[in-house]
Amino acid sequence: MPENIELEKVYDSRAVEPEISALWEKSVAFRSVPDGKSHERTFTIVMPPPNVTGALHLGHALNNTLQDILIRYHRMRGFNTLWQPGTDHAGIATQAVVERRIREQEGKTRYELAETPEKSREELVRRIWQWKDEYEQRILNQLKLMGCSCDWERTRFTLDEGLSRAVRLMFFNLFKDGLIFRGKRLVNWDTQLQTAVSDDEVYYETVKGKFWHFKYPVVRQQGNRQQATGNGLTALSADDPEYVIIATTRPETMLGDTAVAVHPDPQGFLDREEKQLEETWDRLSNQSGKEATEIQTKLDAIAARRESHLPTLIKLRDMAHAGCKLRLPLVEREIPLICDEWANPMLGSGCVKITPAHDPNDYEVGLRHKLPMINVLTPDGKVAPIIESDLSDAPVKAGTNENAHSHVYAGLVFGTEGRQRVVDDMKSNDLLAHEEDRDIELGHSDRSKLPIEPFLSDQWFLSTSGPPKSVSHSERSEESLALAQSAMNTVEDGRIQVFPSRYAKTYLDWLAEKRDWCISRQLWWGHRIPVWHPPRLSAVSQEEESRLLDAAEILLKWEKEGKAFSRLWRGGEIPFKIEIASLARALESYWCPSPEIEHQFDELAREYKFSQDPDVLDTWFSSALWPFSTLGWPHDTKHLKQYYPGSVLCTSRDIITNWVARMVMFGLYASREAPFDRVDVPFDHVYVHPKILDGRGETMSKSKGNGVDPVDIIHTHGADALRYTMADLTTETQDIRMPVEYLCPHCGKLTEQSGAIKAEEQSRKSRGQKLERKLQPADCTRVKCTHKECSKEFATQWADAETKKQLGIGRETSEKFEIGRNFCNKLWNAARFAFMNLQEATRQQGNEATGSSRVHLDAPHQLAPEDRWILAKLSQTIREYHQCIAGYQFSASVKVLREFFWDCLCDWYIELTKARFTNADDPSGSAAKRVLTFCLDQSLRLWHPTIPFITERLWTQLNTIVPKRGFSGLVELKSQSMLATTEFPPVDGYPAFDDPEIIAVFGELQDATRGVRELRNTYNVAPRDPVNVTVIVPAENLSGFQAQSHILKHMAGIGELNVKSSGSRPANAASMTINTLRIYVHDISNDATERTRAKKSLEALEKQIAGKQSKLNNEQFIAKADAELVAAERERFESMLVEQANLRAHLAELL
RNA sequence: GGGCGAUUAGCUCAAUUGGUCAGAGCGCCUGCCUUACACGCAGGAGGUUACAGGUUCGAGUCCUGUAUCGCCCA
Repeated sequence: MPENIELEKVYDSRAVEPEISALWEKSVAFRSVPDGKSHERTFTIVMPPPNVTGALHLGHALNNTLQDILIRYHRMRGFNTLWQPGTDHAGIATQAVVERRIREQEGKTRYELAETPEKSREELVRRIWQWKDEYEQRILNQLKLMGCSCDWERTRFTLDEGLSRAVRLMFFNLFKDGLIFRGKRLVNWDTQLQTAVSDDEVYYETVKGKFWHFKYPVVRQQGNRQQATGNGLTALSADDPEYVIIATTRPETMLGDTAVAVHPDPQGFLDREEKQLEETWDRLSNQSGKEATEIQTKLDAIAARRESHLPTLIKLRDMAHAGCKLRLPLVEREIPLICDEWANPMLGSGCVKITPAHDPNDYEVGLRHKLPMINVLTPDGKVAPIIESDLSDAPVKAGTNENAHSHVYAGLVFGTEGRQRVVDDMKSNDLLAHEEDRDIELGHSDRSKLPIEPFLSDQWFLSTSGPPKSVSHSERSEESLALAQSAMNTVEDGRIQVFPSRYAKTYLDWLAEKRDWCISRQLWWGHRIPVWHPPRLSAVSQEEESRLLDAAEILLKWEKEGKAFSRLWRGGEIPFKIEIASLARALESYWCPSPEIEHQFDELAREYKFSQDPDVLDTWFSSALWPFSTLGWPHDTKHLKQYYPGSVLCTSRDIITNWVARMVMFGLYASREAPFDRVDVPFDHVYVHPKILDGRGETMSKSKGNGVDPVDIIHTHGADALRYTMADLTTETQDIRMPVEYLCPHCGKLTEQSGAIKAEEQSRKSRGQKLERKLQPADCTRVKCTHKECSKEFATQWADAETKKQLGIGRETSEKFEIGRNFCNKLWNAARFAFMNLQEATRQQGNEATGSSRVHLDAPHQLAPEDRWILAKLSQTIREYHQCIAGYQFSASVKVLREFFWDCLCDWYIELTKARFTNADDPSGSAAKRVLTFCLDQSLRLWHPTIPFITERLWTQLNTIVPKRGFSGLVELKSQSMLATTEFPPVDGYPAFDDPEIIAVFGELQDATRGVRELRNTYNVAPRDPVNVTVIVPAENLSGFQAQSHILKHMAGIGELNVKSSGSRPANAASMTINTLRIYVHDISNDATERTRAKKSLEALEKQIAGKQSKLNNEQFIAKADAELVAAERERFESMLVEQANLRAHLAELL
């Protein structure tokens, strides 16, 4: 950079950022180099890997800005640092977007991509890799544009070979230890994607539906009755009801009904409900309010029920006890009437149909009563031919044990055709009692937007509470296998600290449930579950069977050597591991090979036609390994040694459970073995930052499509402005609401995004389109500029390439980033001012002279008061900043630095030094330059972690103009050519500069200055016109004030300044009393105005005095409050009295 | 239903363990293109800290209840 070129007048981020990025890249300053430094001097952050579903939004910008601040701060403090970057494959989310695109563009499902299912799978995966390559690139580029100082050479992806190997090994170890088992669970099934989706991928929406009331005939067979009496139960009588009526919103599921339930104590239930309502009534203060009406309505309903339903329900309850059976219509299956508390006597008929395989509540009932679970849904959302299975039987599969009656329905679309057909048939059989309209809360898949079907299927689970007793497991201790408990301990005993601390509760509460973790996903994109099973013996020829026995022998040998482990095929609900007693049993099992014999096993599997489990692992499985798999685990690498455990994990609160807890469980589990040398947590701190919300208060997310691209902000405001604003908004308790606007590419004006969405909703309605859900930004692909004179359309980021080209892109932005941009400009210009003056000095005195420390300083007292003041402020600021960062208080950290730089350095110090610079005779000018240079140097260092680009750029310039800085003899500064690796200001600040006295004195001068300014403004004195001022100071302060009065004179635009210990009001002077000072600004006011003003001030002051006096007269206060506080209050009171006397004297002059 | 949090200036948010007159940014009003910066400077207006009780010498802060909103879990 040419050294004498003046900086541009306005900071241009677009010119500076690429240049600085190149500088960093060239220097490889962010590369991690293990040097054996202790854990205390090593600082590691593993980036929560953004997923490759889409580009980053502002939530990621926040997350990564904060991480970068921390990593840069520690790097400058001399820590050995590693910021480990990478991306995550995000199984379901990524597969869903790619599948959706294929469907939209080619009209194909994932099964139709090639001739065979296996080839289709390969093809889909190939296409997702393409998607991944594109987005990974884009994401990494976004991070780089934001200035993230990651070790880019170590970038990882969760499906990388090394990380996949880590997954295989982890799975094997857990399998070996008996923690992984197979079980049956009711899952949320997405019939389009044909996979289970997690609870948090389901959203609920109210839809219009119906309540159908069906009649199920009671079976009246003689045999049945006798059997019942034979068991000692009451015989059924002739007046028993002929039908039991049940109500359902989902008639098609009745094909899978295996019972009807009635409450075991309907009378007791109603009594309890009534009592509770009456108690609430009694507690109610206003017994005529809205709430009271509601209670009354409920009480009435209970009374009505007693009459209309109770007798029948009691009778049905007795019938249930007697073993009564019902005939399930259409399928003609006998099902029991059972007693269960799930049946609510207040709802419907009081009886409820039980479909264990299709409803979570019914499932629980099914488990309690050991009911058969009949699956009537095919994975692709059709009615299945019915088979009956129960929990003791392994995979639920359609196709065997078919019921002839179900054939009519098989193949119909479940919720629509199937439903219609069932209702029609019930009607024609005269079994439909009646139907009513009803609003239903229906779960929808966030991925496909279709209704979720509860679906009973086989899944792999990880036990977090340790292996069950029935399992013989490895030599590991019980404690080490209780994953959840060990993870809880780390937070409870402080090995992991959570910031803010309240989030520790979220973590602990979730882990305390010790739920089994379902780790299988019916997807094609991800780590395929490393489990195989041999062909079923029943399905192979005799010849093949004898061949398979050879395979079995090899398997058993491997097991003996600890290279492969098995679980029995029909594992069922309870996990267990058996001693292999025979070759046949080896062939009836699932096998998990150690990665060590991966290739041999593959060969064996191929040769003997073993099938690999088709499912993939939950993405969080590989994410949970991220803190050490990225460091090379299971290999014993230098990186793993030095950088594990990480220092802090920065994340937002919604994944404390999904991710943080699992990382801790896996970290502890894995570190019990080599290559680790001790059991360790994956990170010392967990810092939970706020979430970025859109204009409607909803979390920004990739799948919602309400994300704002940080690159848009970088484009309009600059990366530093983005970062500054992010840090500034990061407080401890509040989420960040970020309404955005589109920047019109035609006229450059802004159009509100929420307005654009409303307009689009209106337009769709007027076109007669029905809105199922409220629109998201992603639904607006083209937007019309709201400024009348423009009114042109432009494309949003969601539009296709053609539209974008045609209309131009409206980037998203928010005025909030102006905070950051404005600051950057201020910093830039303050530096520009400094450089101009320092450069002038260089020119006059020659490079050599300025290049060294000319001012030798033994003590700060040799400096002017303002010099001492700004240095004292600087020292204080440095300490405060360190404290903020240590407590993850980012907003406060920005505030502290901003106050120093803008309010102290710019508004006061630089303004003051102008006088010293312009006066060539002033010998203090060179000291001022040195102080200013020092402050600028320190400010750039302090600001660098937050706004790295601009500070790095200015640093280069500073180095050119004043290569050597500091005060020889007092404070020596070490600096590097690159700011990013330059020493950070010390944790304790600069004690040599600390000076509480000067801070107090300067504060008084500031008050006086503000007083004069206020008077000038009140009386409309033009800023350029000098005023003459008299200041009356107490005699004891006179000389001190006089020595510093140049500050007041210069800062308040004073022509003539008289400082006296006594004197009366000059003619027509406006006046003001500040503490012990009285200020007169000559010739701008008159007596009447002054009288009014003075009276008003006196009144206000006396009010305060009265308050203070009563406080000090209060004996309790004197006795109980801190002595220091009382003294301070007294002092304050005294000074108020002085001020009062002052003001009174002044008023007397005016009378 | 359980848990966590929020409610402070027109808006977005601060206020360290209870302790001066509750602060900042944006916006607003007045005046300034003062040779670093109008992305700026000087000054100003604006708050019964959601509501009702309580503890305390003293409450935005602690406790109880009410209202509204948000998030997490079931």
